[in-house]
Amino acid sequence: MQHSEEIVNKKIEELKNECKKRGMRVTPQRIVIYREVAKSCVHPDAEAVYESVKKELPNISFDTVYRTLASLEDMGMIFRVDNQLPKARFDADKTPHHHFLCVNCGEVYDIKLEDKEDLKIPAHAAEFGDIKDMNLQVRGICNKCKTNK
Amino acid sequence: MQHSEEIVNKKIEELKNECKKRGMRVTPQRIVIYREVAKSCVHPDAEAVYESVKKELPNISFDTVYRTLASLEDMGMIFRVDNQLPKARFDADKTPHHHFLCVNCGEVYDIKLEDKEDLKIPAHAAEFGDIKDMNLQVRGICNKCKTNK
DNA sequence: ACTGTTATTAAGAATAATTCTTAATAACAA
DNA sequence: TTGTTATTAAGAATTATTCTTAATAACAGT
Repeated sequence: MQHSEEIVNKKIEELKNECKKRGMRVTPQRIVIYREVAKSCVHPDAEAVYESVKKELPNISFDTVYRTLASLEDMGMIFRVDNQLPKARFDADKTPHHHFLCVNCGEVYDIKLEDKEDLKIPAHAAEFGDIKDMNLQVRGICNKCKTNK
Repeated sequence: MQHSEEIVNKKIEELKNECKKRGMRVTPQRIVIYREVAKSCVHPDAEAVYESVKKELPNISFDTVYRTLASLEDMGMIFRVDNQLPKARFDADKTPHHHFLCVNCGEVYDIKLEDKEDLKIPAHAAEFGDIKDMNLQVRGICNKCKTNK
């Protein structure tokens, strides 16, 4: 399943504004790469983004995908999902939520929060420096992997 | 600062027991590598472990460090710290705690929890599968990096 | 203690993910 | 339309990690 085109288009407008604000050029590569991450629900890795983007921009290079994902991250338009795997995975959802990581297949699922479940910053966290963000990782075996064993 | 020798020795006994229980051999490499992680407070990466271990076992190979860290992780004796960096970092502390990750220098700090601060599993988390563990990452700029700018 | 079995190791080659280098291209300001 | 310069494609290079192979050593059984 993918996020609706309406929501994705709104996010692309936001990207364009953010680019202009920062003096960055609005290139088709940037738009298409961001759209891939924004519309996907599976927190794709660089390779998955590359494969999808290639359908629209067949000459895209792997380097452009990596470079663009890094710059989108710098802009705060996407986030890297903390995982313990060699491949980085990306998420364009800025609203507070957590992740369920399957230790077997590496799949990442979004955990929606109940109203009262927003995380409190641990009392001792601020002792170490200025906090930028915070997120909770739940690790386990996903339902798909459970049945496939 | 490092963990006290007394605590570390206790952990090494636990490692030996765990090895025997699993039919794994108690080799000097395994002990020394585990001791490095157990006594360190900085969540060392494989390279840091390798450099320290080499002082005691000059012929140790990089591969042995990687292989041993992976097997210690399988045994549940150490954990990989989730980070967004290419180098994996390890932690031998099994008590519940969180991490402050500096996005600038990559340093990892332990966040001790107040008594009432234990994490609740998010209501929707279990929908995705069987939960193994859970941890909170706080990201920001550490004090050291703040002053060095 | 000795011996055989087999897990573990060292060494270095191989791999996988990512980043760098360079010259060409294209966004966009003027 | 043009010039400036950020961005790109291509492919080489790098970095962290894993694999392959033959040698070594832990330890169970004698």
